[in-house]
Amino acid sequence: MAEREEGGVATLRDVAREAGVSLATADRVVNRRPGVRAATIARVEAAVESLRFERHPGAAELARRVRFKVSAVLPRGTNPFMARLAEELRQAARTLGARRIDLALIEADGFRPDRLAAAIARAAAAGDAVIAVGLDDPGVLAAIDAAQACGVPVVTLVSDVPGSARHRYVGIDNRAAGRVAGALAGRFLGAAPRSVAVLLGARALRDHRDRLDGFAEALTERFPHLAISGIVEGQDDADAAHAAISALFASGAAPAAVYSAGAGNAGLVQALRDAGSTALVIAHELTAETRPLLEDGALDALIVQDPGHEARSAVRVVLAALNGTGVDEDQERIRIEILLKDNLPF
Amino acid sequence: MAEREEGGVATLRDVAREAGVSLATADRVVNRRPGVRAATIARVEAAVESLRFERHPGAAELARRVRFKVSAVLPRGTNPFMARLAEELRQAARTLGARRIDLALIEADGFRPDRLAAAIARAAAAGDAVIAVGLDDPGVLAAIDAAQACGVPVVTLVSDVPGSARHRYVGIDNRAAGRVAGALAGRFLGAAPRSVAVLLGARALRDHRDRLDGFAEALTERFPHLAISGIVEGQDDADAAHAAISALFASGAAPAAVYSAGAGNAGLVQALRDAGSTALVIAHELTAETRPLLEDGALDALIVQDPGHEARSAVRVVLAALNGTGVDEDQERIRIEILLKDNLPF
DNA sequence: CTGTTAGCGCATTCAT
DNA sequence: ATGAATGCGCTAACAG
Repeated sequence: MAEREEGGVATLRDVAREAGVSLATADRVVNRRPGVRAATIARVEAAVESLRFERHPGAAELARRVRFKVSAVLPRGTNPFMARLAEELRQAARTLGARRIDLALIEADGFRPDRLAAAIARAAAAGDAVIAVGLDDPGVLAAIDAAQACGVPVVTLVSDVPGSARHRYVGIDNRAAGRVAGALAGRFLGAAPRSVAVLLGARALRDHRDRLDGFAEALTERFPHLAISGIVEGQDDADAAHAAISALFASGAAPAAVYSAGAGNAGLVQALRDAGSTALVIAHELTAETRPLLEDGALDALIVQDPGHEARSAVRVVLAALNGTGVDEDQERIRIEILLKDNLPF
Repeated sequence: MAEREEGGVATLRDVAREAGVSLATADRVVNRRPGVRAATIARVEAAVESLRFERHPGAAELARRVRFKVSAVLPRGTNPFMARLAEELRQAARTLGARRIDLALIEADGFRPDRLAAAIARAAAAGDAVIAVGLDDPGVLAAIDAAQACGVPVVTLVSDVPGSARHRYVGIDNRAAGRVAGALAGRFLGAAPRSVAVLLGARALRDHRDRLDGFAEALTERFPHLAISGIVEGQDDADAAHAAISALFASGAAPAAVYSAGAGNAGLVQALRDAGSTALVIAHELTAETRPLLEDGALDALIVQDPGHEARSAVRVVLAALNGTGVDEDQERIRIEILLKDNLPF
C-alpha cells in the first residue's frame, strides 16, 4: 500500500505565470508586501492555492541580502549550563543562521538586574534583535519593553520576564519542572512522614522561584506527609552552596531529600557527605559537574532541558521574528526531561 | 565583555580567488571530487583553511538539481505511535528535504519478516534510499545488506537490525530504556519483595526484547527483591493485550507492577481494572491512547522517544548519506525521555 | 501599482 | 586537469 507524494513542486515563477503577473508581483503577494491591487492579490492567491505553492526557504534565505546583528546576553559566572548554552548559541547561529546572523555573546552579572537591563538596552540599540536570560525585575522588564517598542524583538531564554512584552520565551515551564521534582521525591521516598530541603541559587531568580513553587505545590497536593523544612540560597556557586547546606545541617535539620533548583551541586553533595547524610538528591541540568554525580549515585535524578535544542530554537525564533515568518510550535517546545543514571546520554 | 564573531563569511568564490583557481576547481576539491592535481588540492585546502570557509548548505541544496526518491517502510496496523511517525516523516521530508526528497510511505506487515524483507527489496530497487522500521530476522538482514551493496543506503528507524550493514540506526537504545523502566519500578515500589509482570508486543520484535532484557538486568542488579513473575505477548494490540493480561491474572498472578514494553495499553489498563489490580504501570510512547491514561493515573510513567525528532533525524541522515556529507552526531542522538503526569507536553 | 533585472552561493554542464 | 558559463528559486533594487 504505497502513498506517493506529488513529484514536481511549483515555484514562484509557476505561480506568476498561472496568475498572469510578473515574478515581482507574485513575490509581493506571497510575502504580504504592500502595493498590489486587491484583484491582483486574489488572482495570485488563487494560483498559489491551485498549484499548492510553498516557498523554498533555502532559496529565500539565499536571496535575502541583509545580515542581522543579534546579541545574546547571558549571566557571567561559572555556571556550566550557561557556558554550554553560550557554545550552543554560537553554533546554532552558524548553522541555522547560515550567513544571515551575526551573533554577539555578551555577559552580564546575572544577579544584578541593573546590569542586565543596561546590557539589554545597549544590545537593542546596537543590533536587530536580542536574546537574553531573563531576570524578574522592573528595570529589566522596562528595558525589554523599550527594545520591543523600537522594533527590536527580544527573546527570553531559560528564564522568562513575566509581564514583559518579550517576543517569546524559549525554555521550560519551570513550575512544571518543580512539580516533577516533587513527584519524584514523593514517589522515591515512600509513605513515611519526612522533611525535605530546597536549595536555590536565589529567590530573585524567577526560574528558581517557579521551580520552588511547583515543588511545594506537588508535595502539598499529593504527598502531604512530606514537609519542606528548609529553603536556602547558594548563588549557583559550589562553595556558597556548600556553606548554605552545611549551615542547614548545623542548625539541626536532617532532610530526607534535597531538591536543588539551581547550580553549585558539587558543593551540595560535599556538604551532605560532610554531614553523613544519605538524603535523596534531585537536581537540575546535565553538565560536567552533575554527570559524574549522577553516575556514582550522589545525585538520584536530574531534571534537564536540552541546551542545544534551546539554542537552536532561540535562533530559529529570532530569525522568524526578523523575517516575519512563522515557527513550528511543535518543534520549538522545550521539554522537561528526567534523567536517571540509566538514560544518561553519552 | 563582548566576543564578536567575524562579520563577512568567506564564500567558495573567495577560496577560489585566494587559491588562484576557478570556482569549478575549488568546488571539486571541497567536495572531494576526482580530477584535480595533488598540488592544486593542497593550495585550495590551504585557502579553505585560512579563510575558514564553510559551505552554505542552503545554496548547495538549491544548486543541486537531482531529486532523490526515498521510501519509508513502516509496519501496517493500528499502532498510534507508528501513525504519528509516518506523519512526522512526511512533514520532515517536506521541510528538511525541501524539494530534494520524494518520499514514498509504504506499509508492510510488522510481524511478518518475509513481507518486510520483500518491501525493503522493492523499495531499494525503485529508489535511492530506504528508511525502515526493522525486524530482527535473517531475511530482513539480507534485504538490507543487498540494498546497501547496490549503493542504496538503508536507515533503520525505532527498531534496529543488528548485524546488518544498515547505514545507520535512528532510535533509542532500547536496552537502556528497559533499564530505565526497571529503575523506576524499583524506586517506586519500595523495599518489600514483590513480583512484576512484563507485556510485550512479541518476543520477535527486537526493540521489545531489548527492553525486556534491560528491565530484567536492572532488577537483578539493583532491585533483586523484585521478581519477574510473568511475561506475556499482546501483539501491540489492545484486545490481544487485554486477553493476555487477563489470562495472567486468571492463572493466579498478582503483580505489583506491569512493564508494558509495546503498545495496546488501553487493553492492559482495562484488564487491570477488571482484575481489581492497582499495580504500578510503566509503558512506552506518548500517543492519543496513552496520554489520557497517564493523566488520570492509570499509567504511572511513560518512557518516550520523540517521533518528530526521530523523523527529522532519519531524513537528515538519509540526506547526508545521499550527498556524502556528515551529520551532527549530537543533534541526531535520540533521547530516552521519562514522562510523568507533571511533565506531559501539551 | 506592476514589471525587469541582477544577483545570493553553489553545483554542474560544456569547453578547453 | 581546469575554467567559463548557466541556473536553482527567490528577493531587492530600480524602472516604468
